[in-house]
Amino acid sequence: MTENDLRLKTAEIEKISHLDYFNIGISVDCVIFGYDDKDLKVLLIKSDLEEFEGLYSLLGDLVRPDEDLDTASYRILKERTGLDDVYLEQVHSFGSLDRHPSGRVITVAYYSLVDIKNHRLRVDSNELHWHSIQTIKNLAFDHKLILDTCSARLQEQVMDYPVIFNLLPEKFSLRELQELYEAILGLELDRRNFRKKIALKDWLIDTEEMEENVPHRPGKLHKLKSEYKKIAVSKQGVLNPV
Amino acid sequence: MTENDLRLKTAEIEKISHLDYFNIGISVDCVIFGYDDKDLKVLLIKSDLEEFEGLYSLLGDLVRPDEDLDTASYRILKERTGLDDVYLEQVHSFGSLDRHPSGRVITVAYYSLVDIKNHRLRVDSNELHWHSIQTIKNLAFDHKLILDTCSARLQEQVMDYPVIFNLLPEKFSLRELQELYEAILGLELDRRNFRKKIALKDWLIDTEEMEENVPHRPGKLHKLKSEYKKIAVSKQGVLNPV
DNA sequence: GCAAAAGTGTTAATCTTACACCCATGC
DNA sequence: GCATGGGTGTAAGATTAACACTTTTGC
Repeated sequence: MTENDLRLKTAEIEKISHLDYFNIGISVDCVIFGYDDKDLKVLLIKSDLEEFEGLYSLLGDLVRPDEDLDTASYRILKERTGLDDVYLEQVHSFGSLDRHPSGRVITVAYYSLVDIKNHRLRVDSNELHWHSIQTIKNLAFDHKLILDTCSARLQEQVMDYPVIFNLLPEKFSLRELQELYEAILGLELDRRNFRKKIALKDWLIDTEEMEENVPHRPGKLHKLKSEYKKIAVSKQGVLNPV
Repeated sequence: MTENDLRLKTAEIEKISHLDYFNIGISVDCVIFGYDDKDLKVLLIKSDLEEFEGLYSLLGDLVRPDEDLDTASYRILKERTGLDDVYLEQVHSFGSLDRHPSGRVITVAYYSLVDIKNHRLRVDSNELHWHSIQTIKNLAFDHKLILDTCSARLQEQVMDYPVIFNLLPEKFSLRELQELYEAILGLELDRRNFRKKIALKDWLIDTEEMEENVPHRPGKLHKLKSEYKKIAVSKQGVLNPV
């Protein structure tokens, strides 16, 4: 069930009928970022609303009466990607009167970082597809605005917090990491300065392994120190300062 | 009408009855910061809920079906303080299942910066009072968490964006400005370095006036350049980068 | 004249940027 | 042996931090 689909099951309506003076819908929308082919991508679904014929939208759903916001976005992510150990962070809420053609729906936007190559990820089914951030001109609802807001937030956080490792496989080379930074920041980085800066942050462990199957000299593989993994998402368990 | 008061007028229920499958309440809460007596303060009201006997809460209200989130928080601010030209910024949304004792209410938190001394501000009536941030141990609902989240956001923004001038009268001395920074950041700053840094940002105009009625050598009065005033609040009109 | 804050520069330390060469591997 | 990226250090420039004395005013 997506934000596009406003029906709620009868049982759920019963359970919350004592609150019938509450009449604004609330949803979460997830900007699910992935990284592949040296390109930052976002997971989109074809909109099934007439109003948005031919447009794609973010993955979202109404918040259920018995789940909190973080739980709702985790649920969407789990349902859509099969992953349940991903990075998720609330970014901003959007509540324009006309943002949803079927009625008043306020949405809380999250961004999420997943490893596209992760074998547990089942995406090809459904109508889900990864889209290059660069090429996205227009989305259903106000989802382009939401995407841009989340992209900006990601850019702000990327140099200060060890978040983007969630976009990479567990072990990666420094070249891969640098290319990812470049894709997110939209600029080229000096290799020596980049490596110095990363070394200074002390986020990584040098595994003793080397890249394989590269058509050039293989680089060392690194991984994120375990204390930086799975940084908490909610304000109850606030983002780790590093 | 505050978040504490969940009743909606009948006319409003009628208008939105076609959305009766939406059953979660949505409110906004405003962390209204002020500055007085070298101390950062927040505007609170005594909670009228039994559950929170003796506790204070932030100013908030349910979002009306015909207003967007920014409008709702402006309305609350206007109603409560009489001011309508204040700085307002959305910070985070909170949606724990048990955060409101009367039912499911998700709230969008804003912070706001106002000049306490502004003569238009009528606060003494009602049960509104300014409380020193330092001394607040516990608030109704999850409002202490909301306050802490907004204080942290304010701290993050204060050195990068010209926001805190909204806490000061139009004309102020550099000493007053430095004391305000110190109150927000919770640390002492070197006067010479502070003045150098502020000069570098080029936010201020040197009025030709001097402080009056100070028991020491008067300082020059400065004011914020007009292009930095009233920085926009919503994601539709995003925060000015400076 | 004393108390209080205004106003103002220099130096050292740190961080950031720019930049070039040899090395290991696959083909 | 050639193409590709791996791996490494240094010097100049920019930013930040530490620090003290003279001046102006109110009382």
